[in-house]
Amino acid sequence: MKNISIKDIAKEVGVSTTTVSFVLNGKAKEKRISEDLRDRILQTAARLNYRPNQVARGLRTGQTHTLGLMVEDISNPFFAQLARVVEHEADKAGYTVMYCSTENSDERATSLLYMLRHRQMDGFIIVPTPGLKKEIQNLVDDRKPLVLVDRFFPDLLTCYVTVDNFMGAFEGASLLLRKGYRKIGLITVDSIQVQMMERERGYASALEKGKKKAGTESILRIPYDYSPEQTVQSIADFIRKDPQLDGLFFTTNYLGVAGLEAIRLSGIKVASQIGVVCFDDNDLFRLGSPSISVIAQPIASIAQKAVEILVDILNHKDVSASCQLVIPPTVQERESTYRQEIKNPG
Amino acid sequence: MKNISIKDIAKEVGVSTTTVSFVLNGKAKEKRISEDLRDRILQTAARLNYRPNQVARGLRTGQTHTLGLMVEDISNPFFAQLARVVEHEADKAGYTVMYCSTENSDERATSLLYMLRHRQMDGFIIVPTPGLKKEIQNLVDDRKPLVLVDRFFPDLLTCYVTVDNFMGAFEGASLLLRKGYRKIGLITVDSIQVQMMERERGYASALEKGKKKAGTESILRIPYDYSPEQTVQSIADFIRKDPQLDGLFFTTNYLGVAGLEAIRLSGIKVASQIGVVCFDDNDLFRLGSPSISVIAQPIASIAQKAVEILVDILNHKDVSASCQLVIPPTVQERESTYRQEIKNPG
DNA sequence: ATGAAAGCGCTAACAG
DNA sequence: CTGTTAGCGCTTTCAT
Repeated sequence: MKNISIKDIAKEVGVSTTTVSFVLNGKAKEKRISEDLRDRILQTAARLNYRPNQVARGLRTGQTHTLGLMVEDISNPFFAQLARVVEHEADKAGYTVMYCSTENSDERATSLLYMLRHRQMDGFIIVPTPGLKKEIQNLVDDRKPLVLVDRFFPDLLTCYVTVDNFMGAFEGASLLLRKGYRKIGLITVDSIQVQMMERERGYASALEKGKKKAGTESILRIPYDYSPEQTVQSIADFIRKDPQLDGLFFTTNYLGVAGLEAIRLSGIKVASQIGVVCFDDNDLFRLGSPSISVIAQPIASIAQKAVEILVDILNHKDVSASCQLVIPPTVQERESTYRQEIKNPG
Repeated sequence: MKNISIKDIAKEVGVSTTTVSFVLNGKAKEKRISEDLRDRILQTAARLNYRPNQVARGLRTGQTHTLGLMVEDISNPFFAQLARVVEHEADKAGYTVMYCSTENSDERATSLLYMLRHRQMDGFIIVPTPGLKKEIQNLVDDRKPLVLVDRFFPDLLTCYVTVDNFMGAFEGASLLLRKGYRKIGLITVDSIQVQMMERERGYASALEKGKKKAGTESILRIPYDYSPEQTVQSIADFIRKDPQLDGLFFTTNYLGVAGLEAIRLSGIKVASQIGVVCFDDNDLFRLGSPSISVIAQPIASIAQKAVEILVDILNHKDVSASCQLVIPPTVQERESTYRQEIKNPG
């Protein structure tokens, strides 16, 4: 089956490609093409099973109806779910998604961004790597429709959608304190990215507020490029070195998973000996035993909003409009913060 | 910054676009273009930060250097990990990936497949839905490079990469029997797809073999479109209705997760009261308490092989070559099949 | 009411 | 050695 082109239809019906194009693009009325002819063209197109070559159309119109989605790692459940909803919402708006994973490398992100640009994406949804500011700036300067997600650059005027990281971390650390845990450790990524800084600030602020009873800050920063084994090991060391520690707040999904593994290795009991709260939810936290209290991000809302904003920009060509959306997370209190011995929260 | 085209470079250097194109495509030697001119063109291209418009190139050459990846659901960890490796391997071979989720709907899969075709994907990696045979046949007839993954159509000659589903299920059910569980229930998807049929066959074969001590088959088939709540509920009912049941084999990832939730609701203890084995691994099974014995698929190998085969076809234009790869899974024995009082109640 | 023709950016015969 | 030219499939202005 060779590919049917607009020319084949024109030949078959005995008209010019122009007329076929008009009819196929729903401009029959506008161009006052006779109903009879219109129907014949439509029928022939259907019979030959014609489908427009989107590459050719894209070259001609400059619009590919494709959105570029850059996430940190598509195999991370958080980003996978985000991608799923982005795909679904984009589809509803008539767009296809081309996604890629930065693996949190600036070089990789930069080259992927170039790739996406050369493939003429109509718009971008990006989870930026720490050093991607300049490239994002370029995108903005070139008036490319763009929404950042999960994180952003405070001194760069762009649209973004993110969860309230400060509040989430504040609530998470506060939950531990309220449940009677005294010395709360923070396990975070060694990164100056805004979402991580905010989470650290939220944690610190909660400790500050509960000062009278709480111990001092205790923070472990784990390089992003640590292997899972290294991560588990360094968390285990962190726990072992400080017997005072009776609470842990993990700033992210995969650190929490590694943390549970480390705790298990250490032979310590979650909840009774050490309280645990994690940013981001997943099956393990929800169904594990004991279940883990989390600060859950409204992933679907984040994705929906990001697509909605992007499509709005695309439709209104209102590229200059910038909007920032910060969505509150929800606290899911579960077994990992249930300290049976201590009943009085005071 | 307007987009730099080959024409701009030609004008700047004072040559024709042809010469520029030749140089940029590394054909300077072949076309015996002077080194001096070549360098001037290269330098100008670099200075202007020229990048070829891939859409135009795609239209002209008929090659987009893009691979279409259709999975069931990108938010399912199995497919997310698969996608990640596919992306990585494709990148190494100079291809970009456009992925989409079928949500196991034939209509959706069909329309996505059309979309991908019209976007002129160079090749396809597809996890087909049950009724997609005809469309896959079309692809084959049209000599489109194609590799099926995770499942295939027994009576259709295509390349595919899949795990040994029969063997995996056989090993899984056998593990339960070997550990002393007597009446093993099978929780599977209500589907006639080959991978599910094979898993059911493997289960049945294991029971058959251990007949003397094993009870009869007991199978629950859950429709794919059940909500998570419905799934959990029907598994809980299944367990409650048969007090003899002391072992469960789940044929897939998400059924296992739902099953653990159902078991938890039923107040039954995994391992001591009911043995559990699941096809596919994940964080919950690995780190949950008790941990769950699984039949783990070598996801990375599957993805690597699929890309490798596809790229081979693409390079050798050897579209007719068909190859079928069946990779053995590995058995991960964990606490959920250890019949004894559990040590870690959490 | 319909068609001719130009052109999106690129490649590659063919000419010189 | 380098340029002219045609054309990939489509849209759209302008002409009739």
